[in-house]
Amino acid sequence: MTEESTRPSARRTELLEAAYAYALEHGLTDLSLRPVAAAVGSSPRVLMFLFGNKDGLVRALLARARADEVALVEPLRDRQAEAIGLEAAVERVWAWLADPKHRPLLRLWAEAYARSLVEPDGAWAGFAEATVRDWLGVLAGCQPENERDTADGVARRTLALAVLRGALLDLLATGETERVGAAVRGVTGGGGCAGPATT
Amino acid sequence: MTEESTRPSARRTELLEAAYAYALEHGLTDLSLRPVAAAVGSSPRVLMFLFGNKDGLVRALLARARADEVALVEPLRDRQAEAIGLEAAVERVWAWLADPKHRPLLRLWAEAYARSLVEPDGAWAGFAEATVRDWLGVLAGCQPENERDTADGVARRTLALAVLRGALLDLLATGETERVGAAVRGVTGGGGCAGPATT
DNA sequence: GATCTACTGACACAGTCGTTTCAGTAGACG
DNA sequence: CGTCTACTGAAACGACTGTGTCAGTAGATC
Repeated sequence: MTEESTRPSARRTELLEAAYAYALEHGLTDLSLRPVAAAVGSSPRVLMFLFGNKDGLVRALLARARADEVALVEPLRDRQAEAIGLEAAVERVWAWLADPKHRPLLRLWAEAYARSLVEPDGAWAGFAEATVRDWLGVLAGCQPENERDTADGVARRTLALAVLRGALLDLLATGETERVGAAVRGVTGGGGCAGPATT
Repeated sequence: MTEESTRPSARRTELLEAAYAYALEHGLTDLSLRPVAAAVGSSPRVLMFLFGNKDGLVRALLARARADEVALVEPLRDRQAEAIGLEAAVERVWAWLADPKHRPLLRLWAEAYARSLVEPDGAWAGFAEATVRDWLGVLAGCQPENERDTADGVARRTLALAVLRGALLDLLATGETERVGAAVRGVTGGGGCAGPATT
């Protein structure tokens, strides 16, 4: 049997987990097989065998990162999600995004997002657009049903997503949790009418 | 004289301009001297001579990209900027961001931003944080003076920046100008109270 | 003409990249 | 025992990387 496609196996997931930890620290952009192989206690030969390709490894790492995202999304999807409302959903998601524990993952996310914008082929293909669709879907599930399909409803959740991501970009660059958090809180109902208003 | 630091010269800016056009198309991440030299009709030797370094070239390209940004910022800074107000400023900036002509530049911006988050040393150092400060400063200049220094004022312009950047990320990934534009318009006063509200 | 500056071409260096080839080893199963 | 599967080590391939070395050339200035 040729070693073409990736295969699920105990050893594979074990090495993937170790490589994921490495990627969270060093990023995905200039990832190369020899260093990661050394870091996970293996060899380039084995990575090629288990993942078929360097692209295969990167794809697996992206999928692994996505699994961490799903762990966040799940509690919003389940239960009576529509009872939550967009505001509460934004607040919950922001609490997760602002947690310093999740910063490496979010840096990785930003890296993958930007990369997939610049180089729309290869392992990164469609990553950015896929996450937009994902999150818009989740946020839609938090809206009341009568709003969900209106043009206004679409605009509202698009805006909610934009606020979360823009705030995330700010936080990742400056680390100023309070200032950015106050901005997000301001849009979720911190005090009356939201948005940047004129006086 | 040693060829250590970069030098201003006619030939240098000429090649920089050509390299900038190349970078807008191909991105900065996997930029390498030989391809860009071939694209601009030169040689790696000359690029080394004029920019001292590959890092020097990248730094020059980032600075060049920033010059394009300044061209946007300038009209907001000049004149009676404080008379504009945050809402109007957001609308103006968004019109610029949404212009398909500027998309290559904005992709480049996203790339540089993410990269500087992952690899805070080298040519990319501080790029992300610097742009946050820049823009917050510009937006502060658009706020009325009595609001500018209040905690609420800081939160408002932080939010405005977040909306713009989050919307930009969405737009770059999906290209859906209408949906994203409607979201931004919703926060600037498109219709009553902004922000994602519950019903 | 001599000299100096700005720029350039050709080429080599050492290193890293992804990938391949060949040759294994350990364990399960017949 | 033999055989099959899963995994691994060592070494090499050609391509590409940033950078350095040496030798130029065109034009201005004295």
